[in-house]
Amino acid sequence: MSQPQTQFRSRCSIARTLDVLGDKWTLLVVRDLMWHGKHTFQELQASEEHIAANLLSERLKRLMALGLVAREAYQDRPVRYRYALTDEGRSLEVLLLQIMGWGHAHLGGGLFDPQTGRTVAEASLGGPQ
Amino acid sequence: MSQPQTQFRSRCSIARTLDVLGDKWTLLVVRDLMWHGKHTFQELQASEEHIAANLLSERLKRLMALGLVAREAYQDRPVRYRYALTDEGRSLEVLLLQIMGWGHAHLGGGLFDPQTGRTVAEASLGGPQ
DNA sequence: ATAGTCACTTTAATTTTGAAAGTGAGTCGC
DNA sequence: GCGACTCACTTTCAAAATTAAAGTGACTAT
Repeated sequence: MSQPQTQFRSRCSIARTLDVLGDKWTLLVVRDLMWHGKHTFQELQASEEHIAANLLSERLKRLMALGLVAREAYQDRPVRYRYALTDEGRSLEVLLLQIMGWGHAHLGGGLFDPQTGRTVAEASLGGPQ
Repeated sequence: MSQPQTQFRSRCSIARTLDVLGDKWTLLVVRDLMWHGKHTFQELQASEEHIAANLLSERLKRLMALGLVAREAYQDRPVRYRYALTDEGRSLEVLLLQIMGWGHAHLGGGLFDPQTGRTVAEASLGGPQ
């Protein structure tokens, strides 16, 4: 039981990161925990993109298994949890900023400023030029 | 036919980037085009991670539709193509470097130096600590 | 008691993926 | 000319992931 449980496709760091974060939802959950003050299951589920409950549940489990997210009960009877990034989870911020920058420059998405908590540039309506 | 053909889930730049690049294979194709001198269908298919031919075909189409990759025939009868990143495609290098850095630090993957074309740090065998 | 909240889990249809085999246009060896 | 081979895909089909919706269990509020 003390063996590493995660098997990777290859030794490549990019492939390993994609094994773990390479889907359409995981980083959006991280984004909401990181910048948008969403910490309960309900808040995370209510984001703009509307992740399905089963996927959110599964993604939170994965992120917890990876040590990127931790939860604590904020209430007993019934138990309710608050999810938060760990220090390791917070290390994803640079990655998120880079992805946001690229999406802004190339796909016309909005630009959020974590310092002020405000959207600095509006998204364009269409897709890429 | 001049309408933007890509529909995004939301205005968020991160969500848009994930709409387009958020899967387990696309960025590996970009990696191979960017750094590993793989430019034919066959070379791309033969990478360490063994992408299936149908997925490679579909991913190349998507990357071309996005203007990140272009191909040119390097031979007629039969026509054979060489795929290469466009300038816009090359703009993904910083992203790739960031992802590699994170995967190295947190998942024990290898570190590749694009300047020298060499692996600077070996991957560890197991998963994350 | 009845309705509502929250954090999920279950179910079932649809979509995506993955592995393998197949296709078409040609080249090579003999 | 014939069979074997290469390359760049496409097709097929089973398995896995996603989606939307409904259901569950433990409570709280009226």
